[in-house]
Amino acid sequence: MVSLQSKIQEFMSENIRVRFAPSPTGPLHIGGVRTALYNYLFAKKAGGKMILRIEDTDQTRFVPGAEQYIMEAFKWCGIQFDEGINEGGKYGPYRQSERKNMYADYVEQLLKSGNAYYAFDTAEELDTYRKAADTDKQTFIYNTESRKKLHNSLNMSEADVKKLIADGTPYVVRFLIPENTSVEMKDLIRGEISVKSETLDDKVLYKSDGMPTYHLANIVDDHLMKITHVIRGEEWLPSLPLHVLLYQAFGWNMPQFAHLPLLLKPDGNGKLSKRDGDRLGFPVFPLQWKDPKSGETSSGYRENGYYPAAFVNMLALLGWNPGSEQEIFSMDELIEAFSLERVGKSGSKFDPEKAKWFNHQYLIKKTDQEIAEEWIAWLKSEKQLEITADKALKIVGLIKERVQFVHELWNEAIFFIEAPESYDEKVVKKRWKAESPNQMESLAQQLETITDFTASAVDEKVKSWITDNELSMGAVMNALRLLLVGAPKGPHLGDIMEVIGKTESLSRIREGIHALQS
RNA sequence: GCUCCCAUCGUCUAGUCAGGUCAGGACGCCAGGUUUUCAUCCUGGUAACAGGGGUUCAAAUCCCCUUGGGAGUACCA
Repeated sequence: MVSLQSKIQEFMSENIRVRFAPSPTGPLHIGGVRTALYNYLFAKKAGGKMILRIEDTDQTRFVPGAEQYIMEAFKWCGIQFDEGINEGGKYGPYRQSERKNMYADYVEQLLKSGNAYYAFDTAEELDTYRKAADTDKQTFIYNTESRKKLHNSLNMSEADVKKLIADGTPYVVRFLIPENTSVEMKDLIRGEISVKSETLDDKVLYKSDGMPTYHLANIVDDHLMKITHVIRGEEWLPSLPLHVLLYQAFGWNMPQFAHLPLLLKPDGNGKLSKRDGDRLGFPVFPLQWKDPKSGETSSGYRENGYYPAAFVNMLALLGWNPGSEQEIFSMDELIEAFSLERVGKSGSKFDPEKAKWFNHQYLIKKTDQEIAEEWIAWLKSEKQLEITADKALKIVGLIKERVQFVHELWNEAIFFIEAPESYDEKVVKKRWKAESPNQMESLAQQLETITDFTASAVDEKVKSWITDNELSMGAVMNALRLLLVGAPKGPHLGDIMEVIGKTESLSRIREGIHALQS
């Protein structure tokens, strides 16, 4: 039995439509990934649709490869779009440059209804006004007051306007902010917001190159694509009044808005930027990116060894919390738990340490088998080294707890693969005594008698030898570790010897004795 | 400067909307325990309601001011 109420709810939620609308000007910042993630979680939870729209209205900022980067990044993260430049959909095209001719009609509509006007001020002129205002510690804004003295259709006869346009004079179309009103807005995260219209400026809607600006294209497309919820970064909050006014001018229903708090630098203040990553040594991009112009490479979470699930999990908890003490969430669990009400209002400083911790959690959750396979692949590509699956499995089982990333296994496992090339001086000083060479040789002879060289057999032999000779465990084991490992680290010695085998163990002991003699 | 937003441990945060548990958890850090070393692990500890005023029997929680922080202020998104 399905109740009417749940049917209504189902009907409503099927119509939930959200979009992520990046500009293809470079790699996607992790803040952008988080915004997309929240959109995705919100949509999936509601059974709605997630749309990818490319906002490429600024032809001068186009960066080759950026679009591909964005899609690859989301694929890696496990964020799937229902509609977009790749997926298609009945509200396309999903690239604004391909919608170019659709915007002119809407501009015309605004012009006719008196909500917009032509402006002929050149970029240079405006620049001069801004600079002049700046020296007076003022801000130049194109608004109620200043527009009366500027070069626009509000101050001209219709005939003059027509002539200028006919002559090919470059112009833009500006939105006419209404005078003396208060714009009332509602944000799902912040609540009611109110702004006086005279503090707003007459933003350009249509550029002289025939392309719409973000503001116009965004409203038109969100309307045409039937977007129900606009979830975007807080940097857009100051333009919300304009957008609200635009919807009103068109006479359209507004989507609901949610402005997400920003991701901040780990230290100091300010928005997280690419520079911070370089400076503090952590990636700010999901994937590695090579700038086609400068050739400069920026590191990515994927290339740094993060698991996509760990990355997504970490990002989700930065600004949102489930209200419980659970910290590890699969994508499905995130979808289930997510709600906009539990998104915080204040910015979050990004903590690289916690990011690593998340990866560690995901790593130790995997089976030894899975990690071993990843490590074998890593060894092959990074070290041109092949080891058997059996050996890799054993090593991984012994040391996985100590690493946060697969690539870190190497440092913890090198002694399983190579004999020590040097011996830690501090340990030599503390643990290598005059009697050590004879003791170790005697122990080696004992180990030589073991036929089945397993960890337990080795342990047993070593222990009985220590007891028989009335020696201390600490002194013997540490000296032995010095010969086998070369440093005061690593797992249980019996395990190490089993993995490297009898021949190698004995050879290391004897070579070590020899090396430490001189 | 102006407009808007925000404010709990070093960091992420619970608690704020419907005032009333020693302000809870996690990361980090420190100490102890386990161990043949290191790491893990276990136990414990460190540490916060920005300040001031109000309202109230009672304020982290509601109101105001101050301070601090952030964003925006383009023919960029």
